[in-house]
Amino acid sequence: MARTAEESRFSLQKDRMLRAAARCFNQKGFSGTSLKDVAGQLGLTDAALYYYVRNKEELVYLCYLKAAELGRAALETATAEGGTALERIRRYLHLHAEFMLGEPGPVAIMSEIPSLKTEHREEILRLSREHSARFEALLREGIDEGSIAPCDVRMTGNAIMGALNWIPKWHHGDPDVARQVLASFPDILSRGLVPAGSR
Amino acid sequence: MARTAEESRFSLQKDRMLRAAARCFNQKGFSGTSLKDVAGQLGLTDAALYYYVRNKEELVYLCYLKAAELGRAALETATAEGGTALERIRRYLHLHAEFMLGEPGPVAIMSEIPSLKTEHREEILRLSREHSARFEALLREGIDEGSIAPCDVRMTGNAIMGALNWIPKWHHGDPDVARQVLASFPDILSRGLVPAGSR
DNA sequence: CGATTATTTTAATCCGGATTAAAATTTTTG
DNA sequence: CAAAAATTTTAATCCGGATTAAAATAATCG
Repeated sequence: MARTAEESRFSLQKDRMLRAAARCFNQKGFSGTSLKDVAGQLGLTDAALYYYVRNKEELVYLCYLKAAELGRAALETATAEGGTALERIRRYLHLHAEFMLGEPGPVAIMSEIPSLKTEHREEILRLSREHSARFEALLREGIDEGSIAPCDVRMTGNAIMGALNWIPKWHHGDPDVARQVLASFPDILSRGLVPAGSR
Repeated sequence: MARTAEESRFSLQKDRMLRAAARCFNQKGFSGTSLKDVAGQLGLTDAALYYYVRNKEELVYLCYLKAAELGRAALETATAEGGTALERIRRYLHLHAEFMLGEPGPVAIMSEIPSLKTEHREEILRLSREHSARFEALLREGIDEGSIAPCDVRMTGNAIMGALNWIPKWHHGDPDVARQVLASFPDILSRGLVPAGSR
């Protein structure tokens, strides 16, 4: 039996749905997008969405979950290859910027976290904290090995994350701009980390 | 007649209202806050808000307008005193962070811009662009005078703004953290700007 | 104080979008 | 192909929160 095929048909549609939702939430804001808007992009009726998702809240939640996962994956990929902590961070900056420039990026702003149901909200916040913690650990590692200048890792992490996460606010899909971002952000965000001596 | 007194009574209430609204939008998200929530904080009925504002859209708009104005004022104050461009930028970083840590800051995220009416949306976006432009001009000035290392001013400005504007996302009112931010952000965000020679 | 203006409340209305249930259609499977 | 499962639609319902109008209360002024 085509178990995998069935599975994937459902999952693929669901994924299309999430991407459509992310696009809408970004363009029109959360309160500004109706389920009809999202369904429209898929050539479906609003009611059809309920086959994939319990309600609108779950739709946002899944978008946020996916954004969190993509961020996590970027950090993991960047650190997997080795090199100094500074080098790994620079790879991460590039990967994360890349993801923020893409489709689901905008939803990463996660402005509607407060209106998620408690359980979902806590999960998203937990994932977010875990991500920050991993990044800060990487900074600490760099400081220990000397590839990064001593600093307040918490605050430095927050600053860098902010710069990355803010990208969707001013990037509106122009591929030229996207290229500029990828070319400049790793430098901009890591230059301040380099110890005074090793310039 | 006590024209000024009347004026100020109205304005003061209106200002209280905006602060209450900002607090709500931040804590509960835009779609999550009803006019009743905002009115409740003021000991009023929801209908009373309509004496001060045409509708909910105008309420958000005014919050955004105020946030934009505070940002503008921070930059103006910081640049008024003179010094090298780098020094002025560092003063600005401190002032802007200070404002982001305060009451109306959180609304500065401005996630509901898409659902503003065209006229309001365009005004807010214009103010935002003007602010960026002024900051970039300051960067350019620093590069010319040599207090700042050559860089892509557009991207550098975006990165710094992002780091600042993201503050409300992770700052939740703890005054200790606020102190840490003010102590570290100007350094963190300006260290990367300093030319390699003048460390 | 009486009158006028400012502010707020009460009590409806209104409305769009979320949600649901049942029916119709399409796809899969044996 | 027929039956079963999966997917989507149609057609209501439902509901909370925005908005409004008129009335009530409070403040101010001459």
